[in-house]
Order: sequence, then C-alpha cells, then structure tokens
Amino acid sequence: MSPAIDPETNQLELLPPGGKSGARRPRKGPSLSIDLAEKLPIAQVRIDSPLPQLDRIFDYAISQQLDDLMQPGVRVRVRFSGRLVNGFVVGRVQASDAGKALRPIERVVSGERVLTAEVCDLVSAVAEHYAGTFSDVVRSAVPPRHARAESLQYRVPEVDVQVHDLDATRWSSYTNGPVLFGRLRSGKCFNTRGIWSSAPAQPWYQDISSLVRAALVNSVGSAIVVLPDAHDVDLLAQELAELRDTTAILTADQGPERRYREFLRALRGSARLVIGTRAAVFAPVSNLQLMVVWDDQDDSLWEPHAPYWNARDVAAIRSSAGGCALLVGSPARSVETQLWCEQGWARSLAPTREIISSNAPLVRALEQEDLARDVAAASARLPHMAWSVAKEGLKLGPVLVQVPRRGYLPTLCCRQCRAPARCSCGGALGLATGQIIPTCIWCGVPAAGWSCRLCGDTNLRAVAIGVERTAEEFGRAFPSTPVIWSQGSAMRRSVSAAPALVIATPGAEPIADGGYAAVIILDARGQLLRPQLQVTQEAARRWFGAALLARPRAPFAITAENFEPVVQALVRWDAPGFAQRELAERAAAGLPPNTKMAVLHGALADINEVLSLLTVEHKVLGPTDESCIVVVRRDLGAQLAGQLRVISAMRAAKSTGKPVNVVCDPREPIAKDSAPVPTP
DNA sequence: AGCACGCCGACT
DNA sequence: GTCGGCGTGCTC
Repeated sequence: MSPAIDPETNQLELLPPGGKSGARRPRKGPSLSIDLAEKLPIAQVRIDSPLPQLDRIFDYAISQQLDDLMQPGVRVRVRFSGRLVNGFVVGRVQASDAGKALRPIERVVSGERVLTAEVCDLVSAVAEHYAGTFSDVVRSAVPPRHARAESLQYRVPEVDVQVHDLDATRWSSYTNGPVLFGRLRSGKCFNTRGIWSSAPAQPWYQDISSLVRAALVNSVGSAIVVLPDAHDVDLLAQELAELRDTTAILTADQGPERRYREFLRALRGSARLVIGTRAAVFAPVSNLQLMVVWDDQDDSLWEPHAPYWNARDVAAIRSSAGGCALLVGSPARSVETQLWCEQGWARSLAPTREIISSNAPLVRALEQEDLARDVAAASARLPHMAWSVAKEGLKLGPVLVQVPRRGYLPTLCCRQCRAPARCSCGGALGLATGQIIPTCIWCGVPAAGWSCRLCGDTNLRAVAIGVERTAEEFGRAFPSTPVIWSQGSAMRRSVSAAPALVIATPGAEPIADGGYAAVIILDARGQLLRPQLQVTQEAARRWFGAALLARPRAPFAITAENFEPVVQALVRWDAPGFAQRELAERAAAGLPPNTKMAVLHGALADINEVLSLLTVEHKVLGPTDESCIVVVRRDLGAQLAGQLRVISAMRAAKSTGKPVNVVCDPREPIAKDSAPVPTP
C-alpha cells in the first residue's frame, strides 16, 4: 500500500513514462506525476515473458486518458525493466502493494478484452498444474491480434437449435446414456461428466452432434468440441451444418486473420459453438455449458511446447472450475479417464449389451486349433483365418486391412545376423516402392553395396512390411479386386460400398459408405511387444478404432493370440474393462495415473540440486546423466508442481547452474521394461 | 533475459 | 586516485 494517493490532487507518486531510468536508483528531486484514473487506478498486468521469475503480477498506474479502455482482459504495452513489452491487464484495483513508485501503462493495444476472467483463471490453473508459466500457456489461449479482423462487424445470429429423435436414440446405445443426454437437454449441465467408449458401427461425429444439439437447445449457453485434427473438425462441422451461422472453427492451420476472426466470433457471442483442435479448449465463449473431447489418447491433444499441456486435462480443469459438462469419448478408453470414472468424478458410458450383440464385429483371433491345423499360422503374416475373412468380406463390400507401418519395406536387417541395417550416417535403411537399392530414412543416400558391420553379410531382409507392399501382395492375391491404400503421408478419406481392399495405417483408415464388410488387423503381435508404457493402450485404441468402421456383425480378424487381454476386450467389446485392468496393473506398480509424475531434463548436477530442494514426499527414478523422473502420490501432485515452479524461478533468477526442463504428466515417461518401479 | 549496482586489481 | 572485471539482484 505504500505509494499513497494524494487525496487533494488524486495523484500518485510515479516514475516517468519513458526512458531508461535505472530500475533501483533512488529518484532525485520531485517525482513526475500524471492524472490518475479516478476509480481503481492500478492495473494488474501479466508480462509476456517466458522467464519463470517474472511469472507474476506487476502493478501499473492508469492515466485518465486510458481509463475507459483499460478493462481487464485488454492487451497493453508497458515499460518493463526499461524496455517496452506486451502484457495483459488481468485486474484493476484501488491500491498497490508494490512498495514503490509505479510506472504508467504506456499504451493499450486495443479495447478488445481478449483474455476473459474465466480464461485468465484457467490459464493460471493450467500453468500451475504443469509447473509452467502463465505467458507460455496464454500464447495458446489468445491468438495474435489482427487489426482488420477486429474492425469487422460480428452479428449475433438467431439460430434455432433442434434436437432430432435420432439424437436421443443414439445415446440410448450407451449405459447411463439416456440419463446424461436428458440432463444436457434440460440444461442440467452442472458437474455432469461422462466418459464414453464408442458403440460399434456408430460414428463418433454423430454421437457428438447429438450431444451438442442437446446442450444448446433451450439454452443461451455455449459448447466447445475439441478434436484431434482439422479433418475431424470439418467432418463434425458438416454434421452440424445447421448451426453453421453460430459455429466458430478454431484450428492451428488457419492463418492469422482467419484465426483471430473465428476467435472474436466466439468472444463476441457471434458463435455459440466452437469446434476446433487442441487450443480450442481455451475458447473464450460465454456461459459455457458443455465441453466435448474426442479420442483423448491421440498425440495431437498434447501441446508440443512448454509446459506441454494436454487438451483433455485442460478441459477437466475447466470443468472443475466452472462446473460445465464434460464428455470425453474414445474408440476405446484411456486409463486416465477410467480413473475419473472409478473415483466417481465422471460417469462411465459403455455400449449396452443389446447394441453389442446386434452390432459388434465378430472377432476371429489366432486360436490353438488354428495353430495346430495350420503350422504356418503362428509365423505367417496372413494366416489362413485372415485370408478367408478377406475373401468372404469381398463378396459383400469393402474390406479394411490395417497395417502398422507406412511405405514399402520401411525397416531392413541383415539376413544373416538380423542386426538392423544402417546407413553410414546412422539412419535406418528402408526400401521404397519400385526401388531396388535401399535408402537411408535420414539422409536419403542410397546404400548400394551394403554390407553388415557385424558379420559382413551383404544380403538384406525385411523386418517390417508397409502399406504399399501389403497393397501389392493383396493385389496379386485378388487380381480382379480394386486395391486402395491410405497412410499418413497420403490419406484417402472415404471409399464407396463397392468391394475393394483398403490397406491403411492406424488413424488413416478411410470411412466406408455403409461400413466395411470385414476388417483385418495385420502384424498385431508385434505391436504388443514394443517397450512403451502405452503399448497396450495404444493397441486397444487402434484396433477398436478400426473395428468401429465395420458394418454390424462384420467379421474382424486379428493376427494376435486369443488369450491376449486386448483381444479378449475386443471379443467382448469391453474397452472400459480393459482400461480397468490396465489401471489396476499400473496402480500395483506405482505408475500414473494413480501417481503423478514429472520428468526433469538437464545436467546431472542441476537435476540433483533441484531434487535436493524438493520437500514434498516423493520417489525418484534415476537420475541418469540427463534426466530423472519424480513420482508423488496423486493427491500431492499440485504440491510437486508448485515446488518445481518455485525452484525453477529461484534458480533462473540466481542463474545457478543451467536450467532444468520440467515435464509434468508426460505422454510417455518411460520404457515399460526398463522402468525401475517405485516401491509404495 | 537484460541491466544496473557493487566491490576489488592495474593503469593514466 | 579511477577504469572496468563480472558476481548479485531486480524488473511494477
């Protein structure tokens, strides 16, 4: 409270607006003064700086000239440590506790209040949760200003939202579905949270559009839908075309003007529905009723920049803070959302028994008798069982073949000793379609005259077979059938109902008109052998995802053994049960999401220093030369993040050692096999 | 990060 | 006596 306002002059002791006056030099002579705003003359400002020691509120004086514009949420330019920097006004108060003379705010960038109070609190909460800074998070929440977009008129349209009969019917395919749907429809969104695992043969974008209609009918509120990529956004926007006039599309690939325009449509109430990719989770809509996140295990929901937030978890924070409804859907189920269900924070929605028995695909896996009858089945890439499923399916329509690798022969090894084949630069060798000489995947140099560094053999052997080679093989086997392929680099979005073989990588499967007549998963066993913690989760997501695209009761062949739990889950169409099992295993091993993890990256000495400053009860895995993992009980997660934040800020301010990079709730913290398991 | 302040060695 | 080394500390 120290710089008192003189009641006679309404003036506050101030530093001059410009110049490079020494920050700590005592001012000499009479101080400069400006005419202060009469009410709430102090602006609380967040500075645009990634430095953790500057991640707090700074007070500035508001002149009478800028009084009207200086609303919470506006962008400003302020003199900070001698230099002009950007910032946001996050509040206005009567007095400052800075204990020193204040500088006036130099300039208001525009009167647009781009950072609403709710989003400002959300950004703070996300920064705290991930031990990151406000400015790193707010960059995702508020796009850069574009003056022309700001000068446009934003009409608030009259849109009549209608709930169709089909909308309620779709949700009666799920246990708890009718209750949840009814709550949204009657406006009882408060603390309504659901986690759904897709019903077979029921497109996710139709499920979501039904929810959105229910939440927006009879209400003046808004809804946000977060989807993994721009194509999904288009698909849902088409499904909800009748709400076009009140829909804002927020995707990363839009370009500055369009992006800011769509943002302003949400901010100014011109759009009540926001459909977008991960950053849309911060959209500044008013009266938020419902948030939907689809496919929460997709990598795209993780922000690749510090502090590496995840859109599903940001949505959960937002739902917790404001009580808006939250629905998270997946082809399968993540262990994280399963935990929310088991803790009672959210309801589980699973397909009903009736829907499963009428629509779930008929799963064929590798059985003991298959293996006995067909000696080659155990090692064959395309066992007889899968072959006959393809042949039967092609009589009725398109058949999907999911192959985990793109390209032709993407990985090669020495035929003699099976050592991975490498280029002189260290990159792996692969063979592209039509090539005879393998090339390096990193430097692209052809490896003519390759010889094995270990045994000297000059012959190569394929380790993995890609989509293109698989398409070639099926083309030879079914000469009169069209073969279509689709993979990450060249995706095909849809195919007709005519018989065809469709070879695709996971996530690149085209949608078939009327659904696939059969689905085949190749190289399934190999996918269960990779060392990541997420392998079984990821496998379930990929395989349920492919199975969803099939017609009701279509045959589904998978080249993994029947006894694999994930295969069992497919047979019973029970993704929640599978997640429950995985969650229990992780709980027993002290692994997330039952615990909270943070990965520290940096030099060993710096990591050790950070660890020595932690007082929260924690376990340490490692440290190795450049990283370590800190594990705490789940209920101590906020404390851990808080301490890591303080420690980072302190070390950065004192510049002791090099900074340590912190990643909270990492996507893939450790290899499953090598994980030293913390003892509870 | 920048930038200023402060407290010790070799120079006009 | 003072020019300048970069160790500390702060930025409303």
